[in-house]
Amino acid sequence: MSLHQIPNVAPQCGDCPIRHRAVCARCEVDELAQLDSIKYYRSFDPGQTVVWAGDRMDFVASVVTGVATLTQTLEDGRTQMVGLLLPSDFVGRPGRANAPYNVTATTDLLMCCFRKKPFEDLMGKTPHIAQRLLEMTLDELDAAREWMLLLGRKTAREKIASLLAIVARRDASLNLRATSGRMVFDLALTREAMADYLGLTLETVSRQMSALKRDGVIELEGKRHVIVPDYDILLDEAGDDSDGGYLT
Amino acid sequence: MSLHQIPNVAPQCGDCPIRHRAVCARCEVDELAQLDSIKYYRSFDPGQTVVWAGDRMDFVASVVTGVATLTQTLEDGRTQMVGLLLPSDFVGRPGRANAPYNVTATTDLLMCCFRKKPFEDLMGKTPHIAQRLLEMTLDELDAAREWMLLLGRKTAREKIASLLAIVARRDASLNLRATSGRMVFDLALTREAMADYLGLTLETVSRQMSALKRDGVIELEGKRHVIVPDYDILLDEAGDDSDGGYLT
DNA sequence: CGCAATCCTTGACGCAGATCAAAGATACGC
DNA sequence: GCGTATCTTTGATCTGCGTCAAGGATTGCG
Repeated sequence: MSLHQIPNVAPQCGDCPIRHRAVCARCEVDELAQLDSIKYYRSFDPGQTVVWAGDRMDFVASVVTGVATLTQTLEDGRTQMVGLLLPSDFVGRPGRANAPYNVTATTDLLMCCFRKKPFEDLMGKTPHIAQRLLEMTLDELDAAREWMLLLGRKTAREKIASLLAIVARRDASLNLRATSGRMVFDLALTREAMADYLGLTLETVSRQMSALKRDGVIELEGKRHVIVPDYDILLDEAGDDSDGGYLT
Repeated sequence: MSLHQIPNVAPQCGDCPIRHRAVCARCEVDELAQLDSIKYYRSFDPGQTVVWAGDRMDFVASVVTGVATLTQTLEDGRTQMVGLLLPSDFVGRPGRANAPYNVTATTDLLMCCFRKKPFEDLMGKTPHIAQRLLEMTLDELDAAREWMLLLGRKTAREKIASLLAIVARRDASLNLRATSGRMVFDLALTREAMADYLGLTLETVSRQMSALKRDGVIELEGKRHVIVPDYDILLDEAGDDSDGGYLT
């Protein structure tokens, strides 16, 4: 099963430059109009926090452009990223008042927000939006559980390869390019953010990136621009039989 | 926020000896009758598999008695447990045909199953059941993400303490006992199963159990019967500021 | 341009937990 | 009661990754 596919069949959501995976997948035009009336845009700078864990969150949103992260921390500062939000990803929990995690922009970030109350009302009136939400939540649950396998059982090298494969795949998907052969993308994460996602230290991330480069699995231009000569080889390094089609 | 609370306000579901967290929380009597008409019971022996990952799964179910696990594996056999199913827990995915994980009984297990198609139909007609499902899925997502923090950032000792705290808490909740002070429960998991849940080896689990015993955090009678003299001390060992109220 | 702030890389070393190995408990069938 | 199978404990050793430390690259700002 391939998760987190971006549906290409949806009409665009009003004037949004992307298709919201969340709400548009099966929207009819009149519903889009209703969504239009409750939406607004917010932009954030790199490093800026969208919401803090525990804070009231009175909107749900889709990422339009940029990258954001969901993180949790222990009291002593150890932190674990539990989700990565790329364009078209949804964030927010209808029916819940407070944010459970920190949401932070790692690049310039534009979000399309919907006021929560009216959004919930719309959900109540249009069952397939509610159903779409359930589907999305199940996707995220699958993604989280795949990530548990990665965190619990994969080696550092496999973890890095898995992350690169996922980002490469998502990037290709967004730009309607093939997910095979040579792939090129920008990795909008610092080594530290990668480490927090993978349950490693930034030094280990750096070393394994160097190792993958030395072994010809990837090439690097600068720190963040990644070239994957052969996606299948990368998948193989990820130690995963699935095609790595999970995320959030 | 405390997750996976068992609602004590629900009417019982037909003749089930437990209250199904999934479907009963807000059920009205006539809906219970409808549920009654599509339900049936299945029992499993320890070690028996309920469904294999990838197999068609034409029911959803609640655990009535016993314990089951959800596991994922890599090709080379490394396995990671991604969920633990205790009495009242729900398993199954409305709207999805196949099981994403292996579901295996670890004790004698009794499940109350609902045929999926009629269950989905009922969901479609009773919005609050759909909403309940979304809530449950969000709970599971929270649990999975808490577990990501554990897998990525906690030490072996903290992992063990976290697991014990969770099981103790759930056990107390099921038996309507307090979650504080002295607590006693049976741990229906082998050392290996614990290891698979925590991303450790069974030897490390055994050693850390011995260490917690030596340090007076727990007492053991036999291998599986656990006595926690002081729950707060255990929580402290778990390195967690929350009260550990997550699971699945 | 020079300086400071970030971010990244690399090396040396140590340790938590994995691996390998052996033996002790416990339960069950005959 | 004895033999066998399963589960658990404990010890010895190894190793992948963390920790500590130093220095390089890049960017932005005076």
